[in-house]
Amino acid sequence: MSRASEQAYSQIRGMILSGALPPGDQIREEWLAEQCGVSRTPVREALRRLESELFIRRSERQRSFVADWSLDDIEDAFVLRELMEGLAARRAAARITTAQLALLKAENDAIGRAVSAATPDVHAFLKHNKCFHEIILEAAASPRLTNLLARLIEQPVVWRTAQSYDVGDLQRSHREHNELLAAFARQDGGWAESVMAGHIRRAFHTYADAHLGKKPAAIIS
Amino acid sequence: MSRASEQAYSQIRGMILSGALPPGDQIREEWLAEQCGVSRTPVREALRRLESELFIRRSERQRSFVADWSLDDIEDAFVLRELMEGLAARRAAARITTAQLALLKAENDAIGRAVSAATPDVHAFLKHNKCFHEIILEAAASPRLTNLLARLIEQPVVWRTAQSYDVGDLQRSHREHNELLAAFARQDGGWAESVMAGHIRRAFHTYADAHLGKKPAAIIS
DNA sequence: ATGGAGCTTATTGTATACATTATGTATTGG
DNA sequence: CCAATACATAATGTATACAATAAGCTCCAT
Repeated sequence: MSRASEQAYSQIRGMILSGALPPGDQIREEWLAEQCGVSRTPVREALRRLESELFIRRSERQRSFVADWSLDDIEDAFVLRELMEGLAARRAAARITTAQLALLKAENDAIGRAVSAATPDVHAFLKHNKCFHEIILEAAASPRLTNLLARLIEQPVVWRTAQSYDVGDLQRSHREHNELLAAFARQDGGWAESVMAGHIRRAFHTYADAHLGKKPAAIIS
Repeated sequence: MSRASEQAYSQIRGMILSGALPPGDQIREEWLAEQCGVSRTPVREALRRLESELFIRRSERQRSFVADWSLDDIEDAFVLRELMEGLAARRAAARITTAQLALLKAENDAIGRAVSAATPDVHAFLKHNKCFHEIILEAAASPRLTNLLARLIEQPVVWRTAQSYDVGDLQRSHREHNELLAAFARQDGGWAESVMAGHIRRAFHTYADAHLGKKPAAIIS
C-alpha cells in the first residue's frame, strides 16, 4: 500500500487497538480522513481492508462500525488460528531448510534472553515472537495459508493477548518454541502440529483467564 | 457492494473465469473501467477485492496481473479447503437445527434429481451444491470460518473443477452428501468431518485427472 | 397522540482532474 | 559499443466535486 493509504490504515487500526475507537462505535469516512490528514479515497481503501480483517463491520445500510467481539467470537478466532498454524507447522517440518532452522533458533534465543531478565522485555518478546511465527509460515511455503492467517493474527483480540502474559507465560512460550525446534529438526510434522496447536490453545486460555475472570480448576497434586 | 463496484467486480471476475483475460496478463485500471462502463474508482475497489481472493496478483511496483496457478498452488487451495470445510462440517454437526437439516435434505434431493436424468443438469447441480455447502457453513456458525472459506471457494480453479465432472462424479457427489446428512442427523462431528474431507480431496483428484492428464493407478480387484 | 409523507440533513458512492511514481527510450559520456 | 542518466510516456495514487441514498425530522391527517 502506498503512502496515504498506509497512513490511514495503520492510524485507524491503532485507534481501534488502543481503544480510542471503542467497539460498536459508528465511524464516518470524512471524520477519519480529517484525523489521518488524508482524503476520503485512501480512507475508504483502508476501511475495506480493515473490514476484511474483521476490525470493522458494516451494517446492511453501508455504515461502518468498530467490531465488537463476544467470547464465542474470540474462541472462534483462536480455534481457526490453532488449526491453521498447526497446518503451517506440519508443512514447515517437511520443508524447512537448515538456514531457516538456524534463523528460527536465533529468534527463540532472543526470546529466551528477553524473558529471562529480571524484568522481562515484553516488547522484544513480541518482536521476536512475531518473527518466529513468520519464519515458520515462510517455511510452510503456502501463499494461501499465509494470506488467510494474516487476517487472523492481526486481529485486536489476538494482539491484546500478549499484554496479559505474565513472566511464567512468557517463559513457557519460550519452552514451547524449543519443542517446535526439536520437531522441526527431526522433520516430524505430526509432532510440530501438535505442539503448535497446544501452543495456540494455551494462548486462548491465558487470554480468557486474564480478560474474563475465568480461573482454571484447582490442580490436585 | 454497490452498483458500479459490483458491476466491475463481477465483470472482471467473469473475464478471468471465462479465459477472456488469460493468466499472466497485465491489466490496466483505465482499460477495465472502459470495459465495465464505470470510472476507475469502483474498478480499483473491485481489483482490491479480487486481489484478496487471489484472482489477481500485484507486482512489487503496483502493477496488476491475472494470477496463474501452478499444480502446487492448486493442491494448496484444495488442502486448505479440505481442512476448513472439514472443520465447518464438524462444527455444523454439533449445532445444526432440524430446520436446517430439512433444508439440506431438500437441496440434496434437488441435486439427486439433477444428476439422475438422462442428461444431467450441471447448472442445477452447481446451484444446489452451492446452497448445500452454504447451509453447512451457516450451521457451523463461525463468521470467521465463513469469511475465510469465501476466499477459497470463489477461486478460478475451484470453479472450473465442476466443469470436469462426468455423470459418475456427479452421482458420487450426491451420495457423499447423503453420508453427510446421516452424520449430521446423528450429530456425529468426527464422521461429518471425515466425509467432508474425503469429499473435497476427491474433488481435487477429479480436477487433477481431468486437467493434468494424470490417471489413477489401476485397481486390482 | 400516532403514524406516515415529504422534506432536510448527513453519509456514502462515483466520476474526474491532478499528483506521483514507475517504465521505457534515447542520448551522451566513457 | 556499453552503461548510465535524463527525459518522455504511461500507469497508479490522491483529492475533490458532485450524485445517490439513507437517516432524521417536521408537520399534517386521522
